Amino acid sequence: MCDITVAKLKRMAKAFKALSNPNRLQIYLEIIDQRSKRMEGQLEGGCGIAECISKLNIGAPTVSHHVKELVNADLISVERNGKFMTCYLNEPMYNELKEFFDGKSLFSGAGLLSAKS
Amino acid sequence: MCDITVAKLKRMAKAFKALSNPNRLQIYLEIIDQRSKRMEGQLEGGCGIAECISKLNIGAPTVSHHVKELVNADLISVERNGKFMTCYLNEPMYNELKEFFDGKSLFSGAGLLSAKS
DNA sequence: CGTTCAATTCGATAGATGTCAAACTATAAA
DNA sequence: TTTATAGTTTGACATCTATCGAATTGAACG
Repeated sequence: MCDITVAKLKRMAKAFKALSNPNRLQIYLEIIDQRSKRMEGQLEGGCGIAECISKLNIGAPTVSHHVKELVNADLISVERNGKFMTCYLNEPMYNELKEFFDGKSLFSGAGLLSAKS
Repeated sequence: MCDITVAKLKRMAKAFKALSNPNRLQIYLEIIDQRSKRMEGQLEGGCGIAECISKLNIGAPTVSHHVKELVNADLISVERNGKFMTCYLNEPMYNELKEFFDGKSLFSGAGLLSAKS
């Protein structure tokens, strides 16, 4: 009846949790921002973690923790480039978030609450 | 440079936090679903809390708590109708969420991380 | 090699979260 | 007015979270 699966529900909840901390949301948005610039040829490479550390009012261990959370929620991926770590947007998950509230596919049938475990 | 304000960042983070619990997300989606049906004339009224309580595997106090969280994040509003409580979608916030990942307005300028406090 | 800079891991801690049972309030109905 | 139903409040508890400082690993460079 309803086309959201429990798996998707949990995946989305996990993504939202990862974005529920202002600092983490900011890191995520920064990564998206850098990607946009890269696509416009204004920049090469991904978003550096060092940059996040220097721009946010939190310590390196905390940034590291937040980045791990974003990776764990499949929102981004991280790659080492020599001394630096570089963050990349996970495009499929970004699209899933983008489409989550578009409604068309989500809310077409009977009640959602029957979708158990 | 960048057009996301710190206020909006916090508002969004708060909304995401409210949606970060699977049970709460399910309640929210149910409210959206009921609204859709109502708009199609298949149903009158909003979404009842009793319905959520009976369909989710959690107790009434917990549902009450979750509903309060959704209200607190401006995602829904609640109204008493006689013996029953009825939940209504907060349309502006829904639209804000919908548009948050559309990118156009969000990611047009310099880095986001300069947006402090 | 030893130093330096980038980032992670560890250990700790204050505070938040999800849940429940028990007690309570509010409304409707008998 | 008593009873039943809907929902909230309170208090408790185990777990999770965000953050930090200190110690650690990894890579580049003298």
